[in-house]
Amino acid sequence: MSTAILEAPVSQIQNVPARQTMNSAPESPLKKLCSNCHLRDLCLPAGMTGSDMSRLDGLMFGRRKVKAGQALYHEGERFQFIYAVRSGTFKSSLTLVDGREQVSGFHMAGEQMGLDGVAQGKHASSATALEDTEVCAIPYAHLTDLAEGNFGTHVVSRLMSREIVREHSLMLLLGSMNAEERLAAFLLNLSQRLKARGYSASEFHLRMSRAEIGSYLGMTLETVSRTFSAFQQQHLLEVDKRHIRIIDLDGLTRLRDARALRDASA
Amino acid sequence: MSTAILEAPVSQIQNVPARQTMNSAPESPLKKLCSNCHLRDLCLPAGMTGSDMSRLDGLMFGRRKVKAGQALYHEGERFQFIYAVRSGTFKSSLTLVDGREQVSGFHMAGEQMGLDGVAQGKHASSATALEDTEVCAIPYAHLTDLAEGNFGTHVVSRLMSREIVREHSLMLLLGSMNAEERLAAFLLNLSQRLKARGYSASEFHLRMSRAEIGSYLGMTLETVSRTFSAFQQQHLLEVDKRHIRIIDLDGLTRLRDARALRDASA
DNA sequence: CGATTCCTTGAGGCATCTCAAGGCAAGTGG
DNA sequence: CCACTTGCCTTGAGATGCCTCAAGGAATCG
Repeated sequence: MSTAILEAPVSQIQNVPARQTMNSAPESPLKKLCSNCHLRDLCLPAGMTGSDMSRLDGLMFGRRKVKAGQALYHEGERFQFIYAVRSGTFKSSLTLVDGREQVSGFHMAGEQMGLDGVAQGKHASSATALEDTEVCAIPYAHLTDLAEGNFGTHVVSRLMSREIVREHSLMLLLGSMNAEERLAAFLLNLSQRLKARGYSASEFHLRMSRAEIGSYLGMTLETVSRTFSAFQQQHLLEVDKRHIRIIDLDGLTRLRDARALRDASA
Repeated sequence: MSTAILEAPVSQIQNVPARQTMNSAPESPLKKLCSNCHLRDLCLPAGMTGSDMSRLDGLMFGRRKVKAGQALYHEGERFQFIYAVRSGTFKSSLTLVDGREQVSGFHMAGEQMGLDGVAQGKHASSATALEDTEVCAIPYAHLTDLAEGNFGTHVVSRLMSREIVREHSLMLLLGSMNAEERLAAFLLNLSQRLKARGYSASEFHLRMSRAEIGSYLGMTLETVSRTFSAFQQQHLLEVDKRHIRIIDLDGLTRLRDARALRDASA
């Protein structure tokens, strides 16, 4: 069974906030300012003015490390924090009635998780670290309490709206693309996000398994694997297990958009 | 060509707010209070306390009628309003590169549209009336300006989070259900929403075409049609064009959950 | 070293798509 | 008032893309 990791006791996973509050120094190493963060242009503070930025700094978010395979939060757990990824990669997933998991997203540095919990006050999905990670825990209540003027509103709302738009495009992918188009779209999306973070856009290491990619893209792990092989044969990629080198970015892009362009000319 | 309607000039569609401001009476028939609205338990004010409710009443949202086939807003248009459906049915859709449309949702009385516009300040999808409709136009800026305490934040955020959760379940449907399960899920969802609005849960009229259902559910219109026929043969439904009568609600529910239950026992 | 996990590849089957034809209802014009 | 068009739906037949089942290899771990 591969579920052992998912069943790690909640108490063990959630003991980190306590540790933070025990740090006596007012400016603990675990609480840092957004304005100093190397992710400030990608994360919450993106596009913020000076006054909003200092307000954000006033919140002093706590940090928390999550080891590979451990959960940051579980579906159904009480919603208190929004999390911003500092380092490493997470997956979000839902557990279906039958126990299978459906992956609903992958999250890397500067991206936020947990926004789906606002509606019900409980997390609607689980977040699991795919490698050793660090996050900022942002108390949702602080963010809303801080809604003098329209600071908090805008931060949260913009993040959420972005999430809605992201899910739109995933629906689009699931609803109207075939296996090759889906995997191409996935890889191009990864590539672009890595590039925005200063990593190579053409060569990277996948943090997730074929099964997780398949779940996310709505196909079986075998089809993911076969499609990787097909891309390799078409000289679009070099694939070695989870190491990916994009050889023909344009070709991959054309492939992703192939159906659209073909149909448009019809 | 069937696109004539979609190409109706924007200016024509958007002249209603002007009409509203020309009504001189402070309590114009086009501006009504949320607290009096027959949809108050389903719409924005759902679950609100007295003070929040009166704050909401202070906003006095304008109304606007949209005829069948006309757009309420278009993808890319400047985002100013959130809309709450008062009567009738809308579809939300994205236009793909090739001109095809991808339907991303259907909206009925008490439901909100337009939240995907917050992220970019532009609408990320279009909303088109499937029959003659009426909406409340809620200026987004008013909602956020009004964020003293945490009133506005909560309203908008809860709506958005709900939207995220809704899209989760659609992704799940698109990623892991077959044609019969998808259509069953769709019909059961409609049935439930109609019931919540005081209509019959077992007999209703579809406002959308087979093609629109297919686009929403990620299948072709032919498969939608065939699946309707199959349901009829299984004595789950009676189908006459767009008129649907659910004969066996439990059977339909079992069918929707079939895969999950089967796999769970495995 | 055996057990386990993850990945790849093959073969066959099936669900869904594609293409095509025809029916029905409503609207339109002669 | 009838012929014709148009939009929407249904159904069939054939093609195909993806899934399922199965086997085996490679890397990792205790």
